[in-house]
Amino acid sequence: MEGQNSPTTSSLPPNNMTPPFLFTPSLDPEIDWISLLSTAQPAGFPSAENNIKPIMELSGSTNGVVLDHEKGNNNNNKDKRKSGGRIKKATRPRFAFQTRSADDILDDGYRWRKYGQKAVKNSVYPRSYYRCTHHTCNVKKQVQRLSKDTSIVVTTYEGIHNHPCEKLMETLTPLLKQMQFLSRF
DNA sequence: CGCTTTTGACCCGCGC
DNA sequence: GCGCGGGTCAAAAGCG
Repeated sequence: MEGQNSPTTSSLPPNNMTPPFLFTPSLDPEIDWISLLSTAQPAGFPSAENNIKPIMELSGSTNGVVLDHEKGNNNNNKDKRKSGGRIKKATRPRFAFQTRSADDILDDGYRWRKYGQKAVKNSVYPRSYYRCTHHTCNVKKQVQRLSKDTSIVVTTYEGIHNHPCEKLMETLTPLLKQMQFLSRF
């Protein structure tokens, strides 16, 4: 699937992505664009909608700590596979939340490439592993459907996007321009 | 034709 | 040390 399958279910509203720290239980038609467009923000944002709710903050870290020792960095290992450069105790920000959707993948505006799928214990559904396709961005996420409640999908984001969301920018640019224009009066 | 998904193998941490 | 469970790699297949 290239990118994102838009949720075909009519019950699913468009994801208005709000960083977890801005999460408000009530609906907020006013989106914090500044936070949204900032390049340093958590990878995943729970929507303020009912059917997307954060379940836990798995771990946090002082941002700015770039931890990319997994790709081409330590190739000097005698390891034959790159997985030797596994992240040890890297404290990357992780955030998990549940979505009630028929689709496993929700369109969060970023492009993801699937790189693995594993059957997990205590669940009849496999867990899928995705990675952000942006070159300099190694944000990952895993998606798993609950075997208990098959209508719920647990999405775990790991890392911070170091680039703006193209899709978002595409959508927002004309809006922002118009806002700028209007604010002059 | 380039990018994504699939899928089995590989790797590693952890508990016993 | 061994086995299990989970995370990742990478070749091949799939798709627009």
